[in-house]
Amino acid sequence: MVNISTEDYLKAIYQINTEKNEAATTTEVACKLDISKAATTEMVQKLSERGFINYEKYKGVELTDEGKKIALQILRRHRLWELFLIKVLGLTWSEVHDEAERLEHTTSDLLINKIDEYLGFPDFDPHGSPIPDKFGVLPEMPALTPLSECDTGISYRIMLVNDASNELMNYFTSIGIELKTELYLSGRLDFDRTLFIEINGIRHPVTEKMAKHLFVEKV
Amino acid sequence: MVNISTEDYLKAIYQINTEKNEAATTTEVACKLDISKAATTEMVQKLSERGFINYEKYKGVELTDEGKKIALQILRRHRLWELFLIKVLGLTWSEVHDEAERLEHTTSDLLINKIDEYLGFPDFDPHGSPIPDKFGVLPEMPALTPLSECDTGISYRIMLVNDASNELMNYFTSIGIELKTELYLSGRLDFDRTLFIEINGIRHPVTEKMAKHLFVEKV
DNA sequence: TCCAAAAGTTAGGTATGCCTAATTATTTAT
DNA sequence: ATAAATAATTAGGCATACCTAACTTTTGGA
Repeated sequence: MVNISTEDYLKAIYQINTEKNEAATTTEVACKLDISKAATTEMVQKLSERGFINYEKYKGVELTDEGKKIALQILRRHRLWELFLIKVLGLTWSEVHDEAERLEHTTSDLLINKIDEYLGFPDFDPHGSPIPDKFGVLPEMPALTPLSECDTGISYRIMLVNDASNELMNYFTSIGIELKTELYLSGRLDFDRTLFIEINGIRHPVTEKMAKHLFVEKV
Repeated sequence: MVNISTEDYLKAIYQINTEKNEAATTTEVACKLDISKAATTEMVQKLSERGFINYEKYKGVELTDEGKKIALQILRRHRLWELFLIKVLGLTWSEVHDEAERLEHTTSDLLINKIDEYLGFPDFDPHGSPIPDKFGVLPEMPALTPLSECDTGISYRIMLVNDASNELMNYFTSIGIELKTELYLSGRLDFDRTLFIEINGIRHPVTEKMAKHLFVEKV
């Protein structure tokens, strides 16, 4: 059994908070971290005592300012590492996630600031996610729509790919999906909302679940 | 309390084995890792069961081939990171040790091999220590003498600086000691074996304990 | 050679972070 | 409004990796 760090809890809670725009439930946190709900309850109580989150029995959790600060620090480290590994060391889109997942916990402020500087203080990581600056401030981002909610018969540009599994990233790469890729959304099945997209004139099916990971803007 | 990893135990044992050229005692390991002798005994028993070390009650420990392989992998990661941080990201001699101490545990083979390649498969780290290659093989090294055992009235070149504390590294840097620095060993006190070295014509005292960390060859 | 000091091990205990099973609270559907 | 389903918490337990204190073995000097 590998112990999950405080940082991982705060990161998970931050992500859930951000996606839902409300308190994260015990179940959601447990599910994201792949541990039992009981373990989550226990840790959530401790994190609350330590002042990182606001927790009320049965009401879910939200980050305090202090918790948010730490979560943003971790996102900063994660995203800068991903960009660095791709741009400088030549790793691939599907390789960087797991690597960054480990490095983010063992990188000092000194080092991450050097990496930031080396990269020229970038605003976005290789998946299009915004990189918090050294003060924890996120760059401005345009409002994006998940491809799953888009209208057919229109062209879009991919602006953010939600970092899910290695396998999914590889699949996206294999059909030509990268950041800034333009695609034409040609149709959608009523049956199960499978989408059809065209990239460089080639048609690919995309399941609804996949499409929820692709965030686009109109071309 | 921060848990010490298997990797840290093997690394410590490797270093003691290498320095002494015989089995590491419980006390030495405990001291190096800053834990109790009891905890060391317990862990040493487990590592022995897992086949990483040969351990006999009251007789100290030595690495098995498997244990040695892991220790060399960690040294490889540590030393490549140190070089990378200095050469690519501009960290200083005194900053890299602690950083590498953490990164060495969270770096995949894939990543460390990319770093190795980026650096052009170097043989030595910034302290002059040999870097094991991807198969765990150490490069050839000339036999070096600790400055503490050298004769006075002769010039030497620093070929290896034993990575001790941050503070010591800073002090060395401040008096002009770097890798490949040439110095003239002008004298030694009978009183406490304090040495006097000259670098760029300036004379500095060096305690015997410090001098044990400096390994040199005749110019 | 033998005894005291040093080194090493064993015993017993603690904190952490996970687990499953049982219980309690909340939500949902009729 | 209430029962059933779902969600969350509590209770009790376990493994890990540390600790201190007590005991045993080894070593080194008179």
